[in-house]
Amino acid sequence: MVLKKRLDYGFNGFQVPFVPRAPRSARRRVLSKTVAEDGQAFELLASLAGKLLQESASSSASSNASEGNHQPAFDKDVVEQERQDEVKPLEIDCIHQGSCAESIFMSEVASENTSQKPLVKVETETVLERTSAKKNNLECLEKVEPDLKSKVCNLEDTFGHYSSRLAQAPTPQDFREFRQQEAGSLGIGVSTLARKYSLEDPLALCVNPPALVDSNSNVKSPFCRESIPNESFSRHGNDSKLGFRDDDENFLKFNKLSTRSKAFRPTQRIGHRRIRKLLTSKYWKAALKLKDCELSRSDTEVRPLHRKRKTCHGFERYQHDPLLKRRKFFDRGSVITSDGGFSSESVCNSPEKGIDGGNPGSSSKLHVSKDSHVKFSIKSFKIPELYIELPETATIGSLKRTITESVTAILGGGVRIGVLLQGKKVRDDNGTLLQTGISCKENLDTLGFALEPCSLQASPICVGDPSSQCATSQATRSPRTHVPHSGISDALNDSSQTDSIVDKTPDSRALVAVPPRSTEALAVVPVNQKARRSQVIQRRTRRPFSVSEVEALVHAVEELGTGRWRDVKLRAFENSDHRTYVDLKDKWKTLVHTARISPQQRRGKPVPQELLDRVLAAHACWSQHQAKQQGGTLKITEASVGIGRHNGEDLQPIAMVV
DNA sequence: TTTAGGG
DNA sequence: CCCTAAA
Repeated sequence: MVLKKRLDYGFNGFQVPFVPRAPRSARRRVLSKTVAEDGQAFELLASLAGKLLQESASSSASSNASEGNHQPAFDKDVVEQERQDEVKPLEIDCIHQGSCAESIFMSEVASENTSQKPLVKVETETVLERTSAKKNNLECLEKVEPDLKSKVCNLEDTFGHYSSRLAQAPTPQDFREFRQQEAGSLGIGVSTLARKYSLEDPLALCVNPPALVDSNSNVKSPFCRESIPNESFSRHGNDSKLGFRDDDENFLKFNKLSTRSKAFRPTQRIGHRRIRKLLTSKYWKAALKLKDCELSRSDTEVRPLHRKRKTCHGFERYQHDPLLKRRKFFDRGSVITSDGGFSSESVCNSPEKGIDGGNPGSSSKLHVSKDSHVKFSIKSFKIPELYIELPETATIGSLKRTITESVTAILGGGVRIGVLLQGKKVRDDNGTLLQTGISCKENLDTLGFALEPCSLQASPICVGDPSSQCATSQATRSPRTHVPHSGISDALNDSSQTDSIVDKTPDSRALVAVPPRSTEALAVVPVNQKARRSQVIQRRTRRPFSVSEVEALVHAVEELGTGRWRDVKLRAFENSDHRTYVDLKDKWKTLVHTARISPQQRRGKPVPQELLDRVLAAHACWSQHQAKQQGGTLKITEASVGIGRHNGEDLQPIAMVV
């Protein structure tokens, strides 16, 4: 194909080939993605998680009022310390929200001075709940540190300017010049102009820009404190700015293997992270208490899945869908629970004593009713241990984030339910309860359930009956259902959820809890998993373009035109893995639209009028350009001859129509 | 895979 | 942002 392209561009000058497109045929409107069948235990878990989110969200609302007053288990000093000297503005996790932090403690943090990377063992007791506190970091920040946020914004702007200066972004006058040249029909290509504004040494941006090293500022770039592979840095500075938002992203960026679109698929990311997480998971222990009345409650609105454009749709989905699924789940009558409480308190305070001691599984009760139905009361699930390795210099925030990612990675990868009877795993999925001995009250206290990672990497057992195995894959069946709010899904999307499971470093301990699958399972599982894996695709988190990003985009389009999004991507967003060329194209589309409507009609964070003007100018210019091309005769300016792909990527061929 | 457009 | 026809 390279050859073909070369022909396209090389022959007959460097004209951009115009390819008339056939009219888009009417597309089949296929109902996309059948909603997964219900049933399976994971739905139960998912619904519980959703419940946790709800509870936690509401409780956080109240706790927000007294900012900084509730930091139950976390050492306040530590937290304060972090806030003071380690501030990563948008990552200040809402420590005031929820009680998630309560159960997270570090046991071995400062144990070895010599160890550069102390092993942090994390009790994951309520780690599920942790997900809730990550909600909308921005909003959270706003509440907690309003000043800080404004500082960040200022920094962004400052930095944006700085970077644009570095990049010698054309001013509106410059682009007018560009247009005049074209309008003048003098045959002067824009190549020279393009060359003039071609980006300078990208490394320049890695040097601490003034704003970042301002000693008076609380905000420091976490990246400039360390040696950073310079070449990875963006040329446009927009990424630098993004670095403020999400250092995970940058960690990825600096270590990424691929810059291509493939990397955009979260599930395909096997990241090489700076933070190595060791997940030596046994079981997940999530204290859960189920309740009939809760599960069948109808006072909560249940909405069908539909896309909500605004207002943190992710969270909303997450809020509602578990209920939906929960209902489906129980409508099927797969599981009957006995009475029990289900609330955030019951979850948090569930003592769990004695469970860790002997019974490896969850605590559960078992009732046998007269009609030979076995009722389960699942108080808790055992959650596998998480081993997380972080450098000493890692922040508490990053620790939390890491834990969150680990947990969500496992959740995202799928969770199975393990059944343990008398401490032994029950592997025969085909056996009946009666046969297994779960129907006798004698086994009351020895029955346990465990959450087990069920990702592909975790080599799940999944023995036997396909319908009952891998309940976990429910997570993958209705992907959007279980995507939490933006914060968490950020972690999901951006920080290679899989690498916490698959850590290929030698000293890592992979998930070892789950024994290798039986041969019997081998024949069955792959098919099912493959089928289900296709539905694991999640909607990406919405990530509004920053001003500097828009600037970069406009700049690139001014140079490259509106039909070469891949080049735009490569040039201006190469280091922004989360921006695909489709994204850029889409953004341009909306920019054009935004520029055309009146300012009053515009929503979202305002784009500087100057940029919008440039958008319109460039769009008009290139549209005209295309139209002329379409017209037929095309002349290539002398300026563009010889500058083409043959000479590399830096300067793209720009053909001028006269 | 990339482009182009509709949703 | 997603989806997808077409190239």
